Amino acid sequence: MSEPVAPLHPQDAARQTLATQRSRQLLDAAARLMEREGSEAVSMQALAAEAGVSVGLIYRYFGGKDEVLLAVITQVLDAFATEVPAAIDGAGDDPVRRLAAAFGAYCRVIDEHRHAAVLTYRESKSLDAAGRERIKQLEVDTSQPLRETIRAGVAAGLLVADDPDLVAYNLLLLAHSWALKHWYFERTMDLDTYIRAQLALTLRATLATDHAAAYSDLVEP
Amino acid sequence: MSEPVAPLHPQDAARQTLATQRSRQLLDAAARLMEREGSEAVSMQALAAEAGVSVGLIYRYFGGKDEVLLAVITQVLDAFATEVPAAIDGAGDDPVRRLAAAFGAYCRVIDEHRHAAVLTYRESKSLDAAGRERIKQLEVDTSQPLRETIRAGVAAGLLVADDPDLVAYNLLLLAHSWALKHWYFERTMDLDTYIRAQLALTLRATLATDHAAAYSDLVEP
Amino acid sequence: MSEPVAPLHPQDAARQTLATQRSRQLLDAAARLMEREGSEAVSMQALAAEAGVSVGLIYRYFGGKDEVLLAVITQVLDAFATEVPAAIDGAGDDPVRRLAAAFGAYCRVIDEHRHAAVLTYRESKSLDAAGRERIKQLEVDTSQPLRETIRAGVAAGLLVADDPDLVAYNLLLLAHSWALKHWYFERTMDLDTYIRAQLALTLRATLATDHAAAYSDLVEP
Amino acid sequence: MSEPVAPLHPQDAARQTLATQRSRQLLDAAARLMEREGSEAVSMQALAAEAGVSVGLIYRYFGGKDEVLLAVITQVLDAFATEVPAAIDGAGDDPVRRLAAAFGAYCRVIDEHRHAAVLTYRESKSLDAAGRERIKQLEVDTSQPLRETIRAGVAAGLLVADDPDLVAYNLLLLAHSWALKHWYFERTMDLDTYIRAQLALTLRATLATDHAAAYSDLVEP
DNA sequence: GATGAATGAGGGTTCATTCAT
DNA sequence: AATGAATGAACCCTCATTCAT
Repeated sequence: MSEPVAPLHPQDAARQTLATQRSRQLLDAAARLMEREGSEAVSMQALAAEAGVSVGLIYRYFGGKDEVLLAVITQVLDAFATEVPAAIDGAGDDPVRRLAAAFGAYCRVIDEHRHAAVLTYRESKSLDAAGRERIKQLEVDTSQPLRETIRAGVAAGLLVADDPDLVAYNLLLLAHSWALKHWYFERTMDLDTYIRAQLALTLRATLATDHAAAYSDLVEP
Repeated sequence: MSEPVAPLHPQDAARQTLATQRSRQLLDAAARLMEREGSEAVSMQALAAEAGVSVGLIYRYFGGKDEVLLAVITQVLDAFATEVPAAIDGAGDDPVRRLAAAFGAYCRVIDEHRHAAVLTYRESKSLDAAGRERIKQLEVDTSQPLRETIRAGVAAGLLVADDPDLVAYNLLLLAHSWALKHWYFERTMDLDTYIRAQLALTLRATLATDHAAAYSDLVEP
Repeated sequence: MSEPVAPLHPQDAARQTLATQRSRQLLDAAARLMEREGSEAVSMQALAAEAGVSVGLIYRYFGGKDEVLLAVITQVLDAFATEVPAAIDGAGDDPVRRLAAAFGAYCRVIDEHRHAAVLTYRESKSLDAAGRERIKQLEVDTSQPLRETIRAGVAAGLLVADDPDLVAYNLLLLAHSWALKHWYFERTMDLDTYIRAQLALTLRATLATDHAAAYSDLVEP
Repeated sequence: MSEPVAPLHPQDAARQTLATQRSRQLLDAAARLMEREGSEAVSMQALAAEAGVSVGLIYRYFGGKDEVLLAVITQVLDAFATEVPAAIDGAGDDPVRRLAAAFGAYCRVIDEHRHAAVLTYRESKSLDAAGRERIKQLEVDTSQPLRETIRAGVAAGLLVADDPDLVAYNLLLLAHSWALKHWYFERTMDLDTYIRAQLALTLRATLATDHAAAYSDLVEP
């Protein structure tokens, strides 16, 4: 998460760079592989082949398969941590507009990492208890911006929600669902339609009656 | 569907009984195993050990691992097919009340088969394309009662929904989420709270303004 | 081989009869099974199903799978022991005609037990050393009539053969080959053609020049 | 067939060499195993143990058990394709001498791969339909040189045969029989005796009367 | 005598991981 | 740093054999 401190030796810097490059190379390969063959096709040998490196090399940069998987998942969660706040900040001051931007960003990140996103729901064999806990924690962290935006909306009297955290978590679930149930939704919608429709439903459930009119562009079909 | 007529040979009846018992025994064992070790620990050997039978025996009652998995999943979907219509029928004529009953039934079935429900999201490896398609189809079928109830509500002017099917599918997703994200929700709610809260949100999003008051017991906390 | 002596008790006779019936029933089933599914498809359960009895029952009449296989093979060899001498005896006094009859009978027996005949060449897993030795011995015994007929022909000056036993064994091999290489021969011949052609070749190699003319009906195409 | 050109990368050459070595090592092990335990003892684990490698390694060099079996069999058939034409070419212009050389070469190849040769008669279970067909085709191809030599003899008026192809196929069968019935023949002959005796019989059946004298060295004992 | 449910060793195969080079 | 050949535990599945009924 935090930037590494300035390295003591230039060698270390070089090594660090290489490690970062390699990680990215492998993670990209994993993404491509999952995209092409499905998320269950990621064997270490297949990953090595896809990345154009040897199997042994993967073990120089990752402790094992679970670490690779953890990294793939973390990558998505990191994308959330980056993109969602950015989207919120770029959306002005209105909490409702910020919420809309946040949900859209969420869904877009999911869409870009659709297969990786599914991984969280099937880490299975790999990933020990510690890894699982870490992912869960990260995932909850991930919903923090949504949560705060909704609370801000409630505080401003724009939104009404008995349990703002539930609303936030639901939005996160709906974003995930775009990946999990893509086979279903793709029959009738594209991503933008999905985002609009789901956001509209959530806003209908939460917009304060007095202010609803101001957001009819978000709620009307 | 119809009750079998009295069997000509008592032997056949006994065999049928045994087969049913064994199926249940194995499916129960699978459930326990998934409960205890996670849903990925269902290897045929582990299942045999858990059920207290030999590996070979499983193959007398199931064609292979896919069939076991399919049966576990089908069990849940069958429970839906039984319980949800029953709940709806027992809920009177009001579409909104029927919807509430349906969603509650959904969630309760999920809760009773929490680990099996998760399976749908991770079968991939063992199930072939045909099996996967069948499950997807069954899952969609499963949401039919919800869909119809919502449409009835819309037709009656009680509900407003641009895309009733999306609302229905969302409810199904939220029911599934009780299993998928149980680690999260259990921190703050029990099943009944979950059902009430989610239902309230959905109703807030869909109840026609004119009739909302009639269902304040469902929408208020 | 030898007829059982008169049983002391009528029960024994009945038991004996039943045992014989069951054996035949099972062996017939094995033959049908091999005919229909190939000779490698004979599992004990498949055999039981085909015979319409339980698996356990097979073990009452046979010590195990190897005994069943042994019996199937022995059945063929017994057919040789019955049919070939009969054919020879029915063919008059001329050793050459007797030889022709013998070879024809051989081939016909093989043809009737084509799949069982192949078994001898693939007894594999089952059949211990003792069983294998017994089969080999029976097979050699089986060629005795051929051997004797050829020797008689040589003694009578009708046939010329440096190694009569080799000629006899070759004929046996050619008879077997009708089963072993049926996929090849069936492209171009039926059984009678095969018998005529192979016999003609062998006679051309062995008929004494002086007497060849007398058997032109066997040698000419 | 042709020598590979100098590889661009020494690594590739080394890898190729290793692959070849491993293949040979495994195929040799298979041969030894079949020699010692019978051709049915070739399980993948037994093969690995015999070759002194791990099970997994076999799968680096062969796609599965069928491929191993196919390779063992193909090895024999390849030996035919190499040795028989060579023997024919080295035997001068006389079709009968060429035939003698061909049959001798056949039998010698069989003798060197006795246990592998038997495999063709028992593969069934492991080989799929495609593999079986391929082997049959290869086997028929294998008899082509014999067939052509005999036809040349017939064309030259040296041999008389109503069905040259049958004569050729019979010779192939007799060569195989040296392996199939080795337990029988070894009691009374060695390989050379076998070759001479079988060849003499076939020639007696096919040599044109006018030219028989010229080949008395092949026909007389 | 007869049944068939139950067993479990053994077979083919995969793949995360290691280590000599 | 990098390779990839090699390993072997674990998986799914089959089938000869047993034994309680």
